[in-house]
Amino acid sequence: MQDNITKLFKAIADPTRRDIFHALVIATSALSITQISNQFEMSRQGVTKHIKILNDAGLVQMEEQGRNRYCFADPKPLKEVNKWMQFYAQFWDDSLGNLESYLDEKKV
Amino acid sequence: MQDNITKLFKAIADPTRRDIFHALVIATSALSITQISNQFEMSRQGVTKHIKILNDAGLVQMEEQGRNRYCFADPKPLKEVNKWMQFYAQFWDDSLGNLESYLDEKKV
DNA sequence: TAATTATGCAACTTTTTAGCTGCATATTAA
DNA sequence: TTAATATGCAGCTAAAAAGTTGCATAATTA
Repeated sequence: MQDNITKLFKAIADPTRRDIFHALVIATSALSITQISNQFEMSRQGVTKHIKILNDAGLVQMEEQGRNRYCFADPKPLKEVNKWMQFYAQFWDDSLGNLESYLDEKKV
Repeated sequence: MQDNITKLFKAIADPTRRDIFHALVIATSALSITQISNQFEMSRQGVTKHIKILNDAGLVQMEEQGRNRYCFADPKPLKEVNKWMQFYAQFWDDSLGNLESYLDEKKV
């Protein structure tokens, strides 16, 4: 199986899933599968699959109520992504220059 | 074609590509394709494909020198990913509680 | 010049992903 | 109780992704 961080990255790598996630984050209430599907020009089952992937990544949680399954966003796992990025953030501003200078030094 | 942010997310969604990117970031000099390939149990062409995807996403830059093609990491595009995440960061700590309360309010 | 090295390009296979339709089932409303 | 609604599950297709091998070519080194 894939590790959690890879699941997370893959979950947000798909534009439709980012849209679904966004819709849930800004929603003023939890939304049922059908309510979410209505916002997308895609079959309910297609949307359901995306939600399942988001759920596996921990970005969407669900609660069943009768025949409805309400979904809501949980952005917490994105902290992991943020952590991953923070390491590289230290290279954002000067890295290219540094690395290019490595190149120059290197020219064997 | 895919938009830039999707290219970026997809580029870092693959564990091998994250490893290649990481190797380039921490390298003390730019590395040739062969040098990079030697660090992975994968064919050179496989690695080349990954590098091409990283390059399309802007995360890896290259400079040709004779028969060698030196690669170096450019973490700058990750700023875009960071920007995407900052929007959701505001929901990190209390979001789940809030959304669950929405759920409670909602129960029709 | 001849051999070696670094690379790109093309073609191919396998696996994964994104999406669909159809059907069954449980819950709710008329 | 009958009809409508919300959903899950299974199976299918098509496209994208990950990886391979083989061959050609340009640059170095012996």
